[in-house]
Amino acid sequence: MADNRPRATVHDMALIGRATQQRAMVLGALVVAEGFISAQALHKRLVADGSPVGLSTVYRTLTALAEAGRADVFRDTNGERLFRHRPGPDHRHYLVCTQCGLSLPVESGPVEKWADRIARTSGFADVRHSVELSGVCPDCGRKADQGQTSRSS
Amino acid sequence: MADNRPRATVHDMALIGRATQQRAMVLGALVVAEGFISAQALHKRLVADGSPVGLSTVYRTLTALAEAGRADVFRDTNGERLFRHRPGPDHRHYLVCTQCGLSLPVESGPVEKWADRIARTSGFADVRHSVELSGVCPDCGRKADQGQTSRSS
DNA sequence: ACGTAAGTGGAAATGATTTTCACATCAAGC
DNA sequence: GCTTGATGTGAAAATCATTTCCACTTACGT
Ligand SMILES: [Mn+2]
Ligand SMILES: [Mn+2]
Ligand SMILES: [Zn+2]
Ligand SMILES: [Zn+2]
Repeated sequence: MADNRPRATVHDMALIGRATQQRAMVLGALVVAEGFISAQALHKRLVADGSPVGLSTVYRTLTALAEAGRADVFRDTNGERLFRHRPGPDHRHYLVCTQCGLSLPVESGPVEKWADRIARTSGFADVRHSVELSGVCPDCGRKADQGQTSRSS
Repeated sequence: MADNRPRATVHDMALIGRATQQRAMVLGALVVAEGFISAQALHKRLVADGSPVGLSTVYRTLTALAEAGRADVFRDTNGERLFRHRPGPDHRHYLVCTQCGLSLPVESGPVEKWADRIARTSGFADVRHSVELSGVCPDCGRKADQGQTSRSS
C-alpha cells in the first residue's frame, strides 16, 4: 500500500557529518529528481521551490554524498558532473539520456569482471574504472522525429 | 632495420582540412608523446621546443583529430581532456597512469559486446559508451613507495 | 544554556576550453 | 609565378563549471 518512491534516509545524512537543514533539502531534491542532474540545475530547482540553499553548499553536499558512496556521478559530454542518488548500497553503472537525464541502471557484471582481470594482470596499482553509456531515450527520440527529417508516411 | 616508432601520416592531416605548418607540429608532438597528454601540456611542450603554436590552434587541431577518429580522448579525474594519437584505425580503450600519463591499450572485446547488447535491448537510440581505466603504473608506484608509509624492512 | 568545531553563502578566484576578429597563408586556377 | 578567396591562426577576452575565501551561523555534546 505504501508507495515506494525512493526516499532519503537519515542514514544518508549520517555519513557526511552534521545534519543541517541545507543538506536535508539538497538530499531531498536529489532523491526527488530520480535521475542524473547537475549541481547547477539542482540549485536552480531548490531556489525555485523556495529552498534557497547556497550554490557552494549544493556542490559541497553532492560531492560529500558521492564520496560517501550515496550518490553516483556521471560526466556528460560537456564535462559537467551529473549526480544521482544511489538506489542501493552497491556501485552501479547507468544508461543516461543525453536529452532529459533519464537514467537506467544497467547490469554490469561482465564489465566488472573484465575490469578486475585487467587490474590484476596489468601490474598497475589502484586501478579504477569509469563506464558510461549514453543515448537518446524513446520519449526524446520520438520528440526529435517531429521536427527535422520529416519523412511523411 | 627501420625503427618503428609511430609516425604522423599525411593521411592524418588530409582528414582535417588544410595542411598547415601548425597542424603538422601539433600532430608531430602528439605522436612523439606516445601517451595521453592535455592540450595545455602539449602546447607548453611545443613552445619549449621552439615551435610556438597558439594555444587555440592546439585545441582546434586536437579536437579535429579526435572528431576525425585519429586521436582518442580521455577525461582525467579533474575533468581535463587528454589526447593520444590513435595507433590503428579502430576505436580503443586504455589503461592510463594517473601520475605520468603512460597508457596501455587494453583488449576490450567483452565490453564492446556488453555495450552492444545493452544498446540493442534498451530502446535507446544512438547509444555511445565511454570506458576508462586508470591506475598507477609500476614505475610511478615504485617512486611513490619511497616517500611515505616508510615500512622499514 | 554554552562553547566551539563544523557548516554556510556570497563574492572572488581558478582553470580549462571557446569565441572573437583582424591578420596571415594555403591551394586553386590562371 | 601571381592573384585570390576560402581557410587557418593567435592574442586577448569571454564562458562556465567548480573551488576557495572568510565573516557569520548553527548543530550538538557537555
Ligand atoms: Mn563498475
Ligand atoms: Mn568501445
Ligand atoms: Zn530522454
Ligand atoms: Zn606512471
